[in-house]
Amino acid sequence: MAHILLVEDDTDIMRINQSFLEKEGYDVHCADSVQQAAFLLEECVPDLVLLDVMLPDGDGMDFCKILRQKTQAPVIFLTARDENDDVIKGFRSGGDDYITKPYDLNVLKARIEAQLRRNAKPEAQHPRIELPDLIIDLFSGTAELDGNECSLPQRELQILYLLASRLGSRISYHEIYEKIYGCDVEDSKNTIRVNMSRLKKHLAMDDMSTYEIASTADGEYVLRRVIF
Amino acid sequence: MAHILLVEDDTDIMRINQSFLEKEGYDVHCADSVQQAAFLLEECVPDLVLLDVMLPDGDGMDFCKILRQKTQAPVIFLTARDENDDVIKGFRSGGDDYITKPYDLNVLKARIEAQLRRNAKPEAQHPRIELPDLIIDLFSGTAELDGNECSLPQRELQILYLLASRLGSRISYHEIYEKIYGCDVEDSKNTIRVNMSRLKKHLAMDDMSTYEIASTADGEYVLRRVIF
DNA sequence: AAACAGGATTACGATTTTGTAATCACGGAG
DNA sequence: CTCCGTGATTACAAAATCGTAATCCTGTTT
Repeated sequence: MAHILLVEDDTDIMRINQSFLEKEGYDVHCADSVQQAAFLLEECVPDLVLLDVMLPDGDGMDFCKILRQKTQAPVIFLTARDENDDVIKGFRSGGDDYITKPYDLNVLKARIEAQLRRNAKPEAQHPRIELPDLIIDLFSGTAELDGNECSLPQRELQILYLLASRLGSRISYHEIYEKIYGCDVEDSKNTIRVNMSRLKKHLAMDDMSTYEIASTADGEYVLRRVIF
Repeated sequence: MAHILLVEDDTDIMRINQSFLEKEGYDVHCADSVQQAAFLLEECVPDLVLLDVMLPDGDGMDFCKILRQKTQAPVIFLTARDENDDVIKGFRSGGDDYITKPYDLNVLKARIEAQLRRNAKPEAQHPRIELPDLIIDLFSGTAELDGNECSLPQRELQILYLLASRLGSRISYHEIYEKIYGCDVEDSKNTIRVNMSRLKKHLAMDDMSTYEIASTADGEYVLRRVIF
């Protein structure tokens, strides 16, 4: 369940909010000062922060800036001050919403849900190259050729990645080696050749495949889409 | 040096172009028909194609479409037909430039250079996560923390990548396992724990680091930026 | 034909990777 | 203080990775 960090120095308000939010199923951690809030931040990483602006030992907006260094969790300011300048200052300091007291608990709930929803991580898509019938995924270390997925060792994956990022253009083993090992060396040729061979075997790349790796006379390779 | 595929059925024009381009340092391959051009395409991958429109056994524009399946190399049409409709048709079929005969050889050269220049691959930047003092490179399989680069084994890199892509948010070992192995399993907890430990050791992550991996009571992990 | 050259593949073994299991560390309960 | 539970670390061994070197293959030259 979502963790909420509630920073509020008025004991009554804190109690009311805490019990309401816990009833709603949230995991609530309370602090009544900037210092205590900073301490709790070390204990538990919140998914959202409810932050009173005026606190005994400091300004909530200053705390907001500190907090932003640690987490991107949305911050909702709760305060009695409704001057436009205050609101603007709140957003400037990194806040995501601003609620003025007194407020309805169900409105609070709705705003919390909205923030959590909007902040929901867009399923981080892995970096990959997608060509027709060939997908290369650097995160999982796999390649899928003509529907057959297989996991590749690092070197082979690197080579395939380089070839695919230059589909239809030549690339020298010299350059491949440089890109993978950072520097060139005496017999890079053999090393690349061997791994190239392993790659083809792993991918089960044969005459039936929609891609082929061709090599030119002067030590260059090309990944090509085969047309029949 | 750049390879140019020259497709031209007029022998004289072909000769002139070929010798001129070779003098300019290009590696020129000639074909006098669609069929021969298709054959040469199997032999050598060009960096650029000079294509006559009217050929004895077919239309250059049709060949252009076939060619596009194999390579993204720029295509320059060479033709005596200067009707607007022809020009448009040329570009529609995937051409990158259109030169009408007769033309000046130096103009041809300039246009070739322009195409090759524009087609120059923007140095493909590797997929990476860059945070202040922490860089994760999936291609090279390395991570750099506070200036110290080290190569990480796949599992550790995957974990770090997931943590970093959610900097400051909790992620359960359960979810990490799912993301890496595709499915969850009985004792995913131990496996993740061990690799997490190895990761910290590899990164030399200690009290001095600007990042820390914290673990909560209920099997969740967080990558956090440490503020002093 | 034989010799040769150079790319492709295979063989080999040192090293690395990695899941499992054992051990350690430590805070809380009894 | 001891026992226990849980998380962190370490130990271990099976398996995978990967560079080097040997071998195979194929087309060309002598």
